[in-house]
Amino acid sequence: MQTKQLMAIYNRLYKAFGSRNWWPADTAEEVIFGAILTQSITWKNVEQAIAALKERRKLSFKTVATMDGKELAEIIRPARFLNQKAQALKKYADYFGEKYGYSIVKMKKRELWALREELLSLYRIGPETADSILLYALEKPIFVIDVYTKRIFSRHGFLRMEDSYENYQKLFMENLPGDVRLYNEYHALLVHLGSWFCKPKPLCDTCPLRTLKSAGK
DNA sequence: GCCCAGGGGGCTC
DNA sequence: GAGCCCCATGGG
Repeated sequence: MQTKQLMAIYNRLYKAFGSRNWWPADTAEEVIFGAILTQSITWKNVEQAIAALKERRKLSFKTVATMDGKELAEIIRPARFLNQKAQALKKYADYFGEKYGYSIVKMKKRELWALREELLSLYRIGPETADSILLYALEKPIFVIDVYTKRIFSRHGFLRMEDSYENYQKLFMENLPGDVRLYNEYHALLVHLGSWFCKPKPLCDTCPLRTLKSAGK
């Protein structure tokens, strides 16, 4: 039952917005930088921070590992919470170097849930950041939940806003096939919808989902 | 000047 | 486990 509803929403969003071509990055490493930097800020700020790193040729975890934390923080200043995010990038760089020799290929060989546990143990990598890295950088079949997903699916009656990350993730993963392409596109479409229509003050009168029946239940 | 953005950690009870 | 505060930039 919920499978049908979830696919109906997906199809409607895809029809309205088309493929989002996520994640907006040139390399897997750049995806991971972005996943950490985007915590609680808009993508425009992340773009500025990524551009500043690129300009200085610092967009590499091997480089970040040996950098001074203060210098790194200054470069990523537009990304807000700069000191915490600089430390998060450095901690990730240490882990990535020690455990995988800075090799995405090696890292991808590890099993999804074992990898997720590793990521969650790192400083300032919580469920959303870990899952973004797993799905968009390592191409593992895991569904990313964010505040937009919660807003959209609570307003349509699937779960409550205050329900846990895990419950939202189960809603998708237990009712959809474990398909990397589908999970990639679905989350990207939800972010697109969320950032235009499903703000705290929603624009429901022009939302592509406005004529859908509520999930009720 | 105000509000808010693609989180997560640390603390209290 | 819930409820709060902290972090501290930039765009609308």
